[in-house]
Amino acid sequence: MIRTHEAGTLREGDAGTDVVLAGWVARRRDHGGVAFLDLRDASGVVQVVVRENEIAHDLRAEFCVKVTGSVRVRPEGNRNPALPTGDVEVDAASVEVLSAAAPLPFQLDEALNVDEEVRLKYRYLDLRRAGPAHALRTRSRITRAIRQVMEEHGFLDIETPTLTRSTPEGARDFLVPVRLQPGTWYALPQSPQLFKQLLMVAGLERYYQIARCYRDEGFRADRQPEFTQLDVEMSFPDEEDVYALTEAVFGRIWRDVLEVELPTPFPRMPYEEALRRYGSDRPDVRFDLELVDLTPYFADTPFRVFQAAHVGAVVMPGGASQPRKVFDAWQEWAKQRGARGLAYVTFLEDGTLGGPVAKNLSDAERDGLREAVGASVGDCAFFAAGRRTEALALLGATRLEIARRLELVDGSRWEFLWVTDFPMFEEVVDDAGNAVGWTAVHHPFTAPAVADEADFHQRPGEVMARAYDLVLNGAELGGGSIRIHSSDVQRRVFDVIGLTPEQAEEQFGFLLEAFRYGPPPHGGIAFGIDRIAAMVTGSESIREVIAFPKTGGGGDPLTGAPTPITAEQRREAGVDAKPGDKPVT
RNA sequence: GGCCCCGUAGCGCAGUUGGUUAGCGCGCCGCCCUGUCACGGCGGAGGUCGCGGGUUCGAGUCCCGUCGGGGUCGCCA
Repeated sequence: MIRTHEAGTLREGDAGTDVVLAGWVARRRDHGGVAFLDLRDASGVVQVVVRENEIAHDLRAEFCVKVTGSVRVRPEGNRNPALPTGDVEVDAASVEVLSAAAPLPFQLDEALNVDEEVRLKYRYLDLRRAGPAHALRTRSRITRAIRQVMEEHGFLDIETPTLTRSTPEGARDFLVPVRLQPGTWYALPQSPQLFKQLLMVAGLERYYQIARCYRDEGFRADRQPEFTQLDVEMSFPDEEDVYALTEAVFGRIWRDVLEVELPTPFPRMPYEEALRRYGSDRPDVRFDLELVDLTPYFADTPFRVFQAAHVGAVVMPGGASQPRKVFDAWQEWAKQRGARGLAYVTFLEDGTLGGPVAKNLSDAERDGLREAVGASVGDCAFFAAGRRTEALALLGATRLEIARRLELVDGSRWEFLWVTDFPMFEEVVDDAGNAVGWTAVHHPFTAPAVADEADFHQRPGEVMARAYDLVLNGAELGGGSIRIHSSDVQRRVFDVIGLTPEQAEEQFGFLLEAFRYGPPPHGGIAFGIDRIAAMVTGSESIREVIAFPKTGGGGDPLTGAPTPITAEQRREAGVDAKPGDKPVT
């Protein structure tokens, strides 16, 4: 072991002691015959003074060096705010180059903005910077806190396969050809969902895993093709058990990593209420601006646009003073979201209404409108009309955009929220807008509410599921449910969503078979670790908390993955093979 | 798959209604400076303007296509 001291831990009390440091030259400056090196290791930075120039003359930024010297209090003078190690420096007796560094592709100064693709191509250099490195250290502290709580609660860390069976439900699978069985393919798991349920059948009772999951869908700031989730399942639980465990986990993370005591239990809100008040199933409750339902108000309106299944509004405080140009930009914003537009009314100082919509309303509607939407003079109201879910979704997005523009969000707040009482099924609508069947809102193993168990299949549109999502500051951190353990209930769920017994057997036969042998009541939850880490570190993208993330195209600029494979590899892997072909040996 | 934005030296950027040899900062290389810490001074190297095509006397600039990146909608049971 070369290193006997850590640069970042040296303090004034260490003055006079001899030290050996190993690390990187973060920066070099020369003045006359003296070279000043900022030496960085994982613990921090300390300045090393090299008085004999010949032992330093070849050193450049990011050389890996071993320094022998003695600690001394720095003389009076300026202080470098980049050196947080206290007022000490190391007076070097010798400097040994352990390895040289080529000129860097980008400077590692924290202050400089470097294009993300360049940073990812040289991610090993990017991670030498304090900020990116800190994100990964924080992530490690998060998973440590998670494991501590799970172990304390008696959960077993059990790994499940990552070469598994493709099921056509859900997201697209990443597929892996199988050489020894030509024409057959593994799928990478979208989640360990079915395996964790089998572990409950196995009587393990309490399972958790920090599991890698894979989904071949479009990527975003908060979506990568592979991501990590905390996957949890337990036997004989009810919702309260899941909530309590979750609150223990997040309480520990926030306490250990952020030194914040989260109030528990977390508040709860039924899905229907979230939709009605915030236009979202993951409401950001750090600010108000609640939606207003004006459907009854406009029941007899002469304005054709408002003759709709649902009319709602959201108020923008002070919004009346926005110039016409800005209102036009709002229209564009709404159109980009697939809406036809965004109707608005301004409430002017003289008590009249402004905006192109106002003149389409009846006198009575105009007179009472400001009160009906809860606006003040000088505000404006945005309206959406149409199918209820679409109108509420547009208003919910408008609400967030208003808050963003008016900077209404208090970034220091942590507003956890359980969203509960999700509907069990939702209608599948074809392109023409016709209902053509039902699909499971959560997944088809989610149990219906106890009161609905007997007859849910006769009224699928009204039934609640025993599902729950955890929301933080308007972002979904995870979700789960109490599962079905009755083959009769399961059969009726499949029937509602139009899965024939043959199809169910084909896709999930192994699970249904297992459920013939005394499955316990069970349930669980899963959380996106990447998103949690991004929230805790204040990162804009989950890429910041992943060591080697991929770009939006699914590529890795560092390794160049994915790459074409050779004709020989194609042949061996059996990419083009048919079932029954002989394997390539 | 749709829409929006970006692509000029190693990095970050400027580049006017199309017009001489494409600039600036940082970094890099050389020399100078005995306590620097955004050190400073002098000198220097470094560019297929993402790629392809078109318009034009002339394209970094305008047009078409394409590739790459970012954001977003669809999608993500």
